[in-house]
This record gives sequence, structure tokens and C-alpha cells, in this order.
Amino acid sequence: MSGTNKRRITSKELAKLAGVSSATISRAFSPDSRIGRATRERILAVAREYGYQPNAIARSLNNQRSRLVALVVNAIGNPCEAEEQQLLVHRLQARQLLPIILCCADHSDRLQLMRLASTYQVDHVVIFSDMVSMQDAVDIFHTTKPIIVSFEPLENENVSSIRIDGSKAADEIIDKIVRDGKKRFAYLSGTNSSWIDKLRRGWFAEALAKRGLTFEAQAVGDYSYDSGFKEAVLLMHRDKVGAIICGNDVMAIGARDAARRVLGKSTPDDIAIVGQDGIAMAAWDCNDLTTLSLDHVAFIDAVVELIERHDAGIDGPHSITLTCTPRWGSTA
Amino acid sequence: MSGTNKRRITSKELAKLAGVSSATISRAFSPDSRIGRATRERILAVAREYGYQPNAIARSLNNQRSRLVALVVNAIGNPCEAEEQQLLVHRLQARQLLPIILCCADHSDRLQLMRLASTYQVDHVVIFSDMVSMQDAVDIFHTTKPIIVSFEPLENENVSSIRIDGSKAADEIIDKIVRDGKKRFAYLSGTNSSWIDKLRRGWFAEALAKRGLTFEAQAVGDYSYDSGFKEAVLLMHRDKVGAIICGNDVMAIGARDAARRVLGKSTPDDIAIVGQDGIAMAAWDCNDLTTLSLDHVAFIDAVVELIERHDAGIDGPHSITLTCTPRWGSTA
DNA sequence: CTCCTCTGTGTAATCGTGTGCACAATTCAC
DNA sequence: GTGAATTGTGCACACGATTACACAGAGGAG
Repeated sequence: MSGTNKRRITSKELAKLAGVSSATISRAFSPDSRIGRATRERILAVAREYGYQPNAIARSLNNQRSRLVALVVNAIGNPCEAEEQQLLVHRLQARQLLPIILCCADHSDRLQLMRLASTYQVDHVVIFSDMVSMQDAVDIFHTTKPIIVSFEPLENENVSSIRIDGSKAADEIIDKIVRDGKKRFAYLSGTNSSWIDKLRRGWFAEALAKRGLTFEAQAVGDYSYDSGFKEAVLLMHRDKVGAIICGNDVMAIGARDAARRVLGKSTPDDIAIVGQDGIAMAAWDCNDLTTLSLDHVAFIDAVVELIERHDAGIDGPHSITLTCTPRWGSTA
Repeated sequence: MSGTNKRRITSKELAKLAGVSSATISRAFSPDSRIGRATRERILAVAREYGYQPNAIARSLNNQRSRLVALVVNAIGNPCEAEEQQLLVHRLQARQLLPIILCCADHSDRLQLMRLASTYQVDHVVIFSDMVSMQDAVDIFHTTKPIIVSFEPLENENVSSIRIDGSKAADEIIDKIVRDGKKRFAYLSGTNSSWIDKLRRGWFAEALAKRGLTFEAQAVGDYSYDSGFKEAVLLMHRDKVGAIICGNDVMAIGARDAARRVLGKSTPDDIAIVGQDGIAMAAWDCNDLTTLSLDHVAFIDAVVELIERHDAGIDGPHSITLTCTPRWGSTA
């Protein structure tokens, strides 16, 4: 039981020990299969004694079902994704699904990594990263039925997707800032090449347009605190903007710190700063960010629902749309 | 190539298409095996055309080598672990190893989950969580040769471990605070039941004892910002302490916010606050925490080195010790 | 020219489970 | 008491790749 048995015992060996065939061993571990009650109990007892557990690799090969799920993410540490990752991992584990994390900075490495994961016959793929194109995903995981991608607006019959709509929340936030008298707006992107960035900026741009305004300045960071800090200094100093809409909460926190420490400005009077995501840290007392927030639980519920439809074999593409709400803090 | 081939092509089918045997297919994908140059190139071309990739599950079954690594963590979002997780995941992926994340709040669920992962014949296990006892780990993964556990001070021949020594850094920090005139110290634990908490507290307690001092107050949080905030209010209000040593950086940030917002105290003059971990967020301008910090890169280097010794088949237990250094901020 | 080495490929066994089929034993219906 | 339905178990194959062994042919040494 405890101790260092170097090699794991197999079902055939256990069969010999229990005086049955290996088929019967297998049945003892399959909840609904024809097997005598007494036999099963005896087998389970012997199995416990010798520390036997069916080999999931062999089972997967036979089943054509690995119970592995690939999660493609931009980063593990980044708080805006981390909360969702954490929730999803818990939900998967509750379903006896094991998550494999794919996380890569470089683009070609990422594709390579996705190819490697597809080799492991993962049952599902959840793509959190906006750095991978839908076409690449479909090509690489062509065998894993439709894929679940978050955000991307394109239609593709082999992909299930989750759409986010933040236009109403963005409108409310812009409304407040404009009524506070701000006129010059800047948008601070997290990256210049992703559709999610374009999408988010679009919500705010539309809200501004409705009021005859536009973004007077733009900047591009990398979703990090440091980049938020640095770019905000430039935007305030050089472009004299009165409001900065940031691509995520972490950059917004950096921007707020820059306003306070470098330029001695306070929010929301001197400058308005808005984040996006609604991470827990945004609600910390030291931050108290105004942000366009997405309900993470609802988001993950949606992912899990898509996975379940998948498992149930309901085919065709599926799509779920979620709407954002504002979180009002002291920065706008 | 692109498109929705529902079923993945097998090596036997590809063999027929290429006019060779399936053994030759296999050889074409094994870098150093006896095969004609021309044959290999032809096979690889046909494979590309039909989107063939060897099935890693089948290969694992045959090889007795899954190239999967189980990472047991307390939480994914928690910044103090996240940076290390991120680093490790990258390093593993560079070695073509795939990480499976095991993350569970409840204790019995966690053991269940570890049993499930062991079923997948993982090649290595890295335990970041201080919530799992070494004995449980050895019992569950008895087949995975020695396991890698971080921190735990116990000796066990089936486990490789990484030890952390923060006593010297703690001494330097306490020295500074005492010279600043502080007399009443409190320790704010992240959990009351783990050896890592005892270990960390011990470093500071020892440094205090050397100076004839002791912790006058104690509190227990849960490593979260909120718990740091709440407990710090009590410690300052009720116990009138002049310094709080926190179990991690996130609680220290909460404590610092509590001092500033609830009690109107400023650091380090009114109160000294010390964190532990040295996460990136501690260095953000809005936090600027004094903290006992561990070099994450060195830490992960050590983990990877243990994994490599493992792979090389060097058996016996291995142990690596790392020392912490202070990071000086404006909170102590 | 003969023998020997080396290269390239096919055959067949193996890794550990799951499951359709066959068959014996038991139970049930009438 | 006989035929039919049900239950419990074993046999054998499949899942998809790797690899030891065998063998044919090419090339080199003498």
C-alpha cells in the first residue's frame, strides 16, 4: 500500500491475484456493467490492497476519449485571465476532466505547442488567447470537433464561441465622464494586433461618436502595469487628455499610479481612468477602479455549457452572448 | 489539410497511402532510427498532406512515458504562486512536457484529484501546495519515482525537495525595524495549519528572540487581500502593534491599505509592514512593499534541475536549498 | 569471387484496457 | 417440468504506436 513499488500493477496481474479474468477487473471499475455484486467487492478489495488503479492512458486509447482539455492562454499570472482560469479548472475537475495549460509568449511556439497538445487527443479545446487565429485553431484541432473560442466575432461552423457585448456599459461610463466635463479622450490598447482590442475600443468609440466626440489620442501597451504607467505619463503630459480608457484593469492601475505620483493629478477630478475586465483587484481599496466588468462566473458557466453540448454530441456551431456592466469606483 | 476530417488518420492507413509498412511510418518520425533519407522525406510529405501526426496516447502506452507533468497548486490566480507557475510552464513546454494543473480548495477533493492524475501515468509531479502531506504524495504517486515537493523540511527517500532559507533576510529586516524604534510585533499567518507558515514565522521569531523580543500578537488570515485588511485593523486597533509581519505580499498590501484608510497611519513611521514572496506587484509604485523575497527564477531553475536529474535516472533523494533576500520598500 | 558488414524495410509482439460475442448458470413464467 | 429470459464470466480482438528480430540487397575487403 505505502512503499515504493516501482512498477504499477496491471489488470492482468490483478486478475490472476483475484482469480478472475482481466475483463472482469475492467468491469469492476465500470459503474454500470454486468458483474456480480460479490465479485466486484472482492476485486475492489484486492485492488485496494495492491494499489491498483486502471491505467488512464490505455483506457483513453481504447475509448477514443482522453478526458483531457487543452486551455490556450496568454499568461498564467495575468490577473484578468487568472480568475477565469481558476474557475474553469475547478469546474473541469468536478467533471473528472484534466486541464492541460498551453501558455506561450512567442507566436510560432504557440502553434507548435497546440500541435503537440492535439497529438494527445484532447477532448476539448478552450482558447482564451486572442493571439491565435480561428483558422489556425481549426486546422490544428480539426479532429476535436468544434472548438470553443472566446470573443472572436467571426463565424465558423467548426467553432463554438462566446461573444461579449460591452457597448451598453461603455455608453453608461462615457456618459458619466462627459457629464463630468471631460472633453479629450485617449484609448490605451493592450496590443495593437488583436480583434479583442478592436472590439473593446469599438464600444467606447461608438459611445463617443454618439456624443460627437472621438479619441484624440491613442497608445499601445502590453496589458502590464508598467506599460500602463509609462504610456499614461505620455498621454497626460504630451496629449493633455482628460480621460484614459484602458484595455484592461492592470494597465488602468498603472495609469492611475502614474497620474498620482508623476503628475500629481487625482481621479476623477483631474483625470478619469477606466479599466476593463472587472478583476478582483480592481475592487481593492487601494485601487477602487471604475471598470467595464464582465461577470466571470457567467462567463465560465457559458464555457462549461458549450463543453457539455459538445459532450452530448449536439453538433453544429453554438454561440452564447454575454453583456458587461459598469463597476463604479473612484477613478471616473 | 484544412477542413473537417472527423477522424484522425492512423499510421497504418498512412502506411498504405505511402506504400510502406506502419513500422516505417513510425521510424520516419523518430529522429534517430534506421531509415532511408528518401523514404523519410516521402513519408513526411504524405503525412503533411493528410494531416497525420503520431498519436501521443498510443505512444505513451508503448513507451511507458507520457511526457505529462502534474502540478499541484493551491490556486491559479494567487500572484505569489502564479509567477512561478508561469515560469515553470514555459520551461516544461520547452522540453516538450505538458503540464496538468491540479488545483483544489477542499482537501479530500485534492487527494481524489491527485489519484486521478496518477492514473494518467504522469512522468513527474511538482507539488507547490503546502496543503498536501508528503506521505499522501508518496502513497498516491508511488510509481512516479521520487516526487518533487517544495519547502517541506521532512526527509523522505522517495522525495526530492527544495528548501527555502529566509533566516538571514528576516534578521536584516527585523534589525532595521527595531532600530526604527518599533517594539510590539505581530505575525499575520496565511493559514494556521501548514508547515510553511511555521517555517516562515520561525525565521522572524528567531530574529526577534536574538534581540530579546517576541511576537506580542498573532492573527490568521487566508493569504487574501481582504483577510490582510481585516486582521490588520484588529491587530493595530486592539493590540496596538507597531509592526506586522505578513505571511505573504498580498495580505501585506491589504494590511497597508487598512493602516492608511481605516486608521490613518502611514508607513514606515507609524507602523511597519512586511510581506513575503517578492511578487512583481510588491514593486508596483502604489505598493512599494518591504518584503522578504525569493528569486523566482532561481527557484524554478532548481525545480527544473530536479526534473532533469529525474529524467536522467539519477535516483535517491535530492535536495536544493535557496536563500531569500530582503526587498526594501517604503513600508518598513 | 566470396564472405562479411551495413543499411533499409517488413513481420509480429507488446503496452493495458474496454467490450462484443459466446456460453454456462440461474431465475422466471406458465 | 420445460422453455425463455436474465445474469455473470471468459475469450479474443481492437485501440495506435514502438521495437526486437529477421532478412534482402548493397557495398567493401581480401
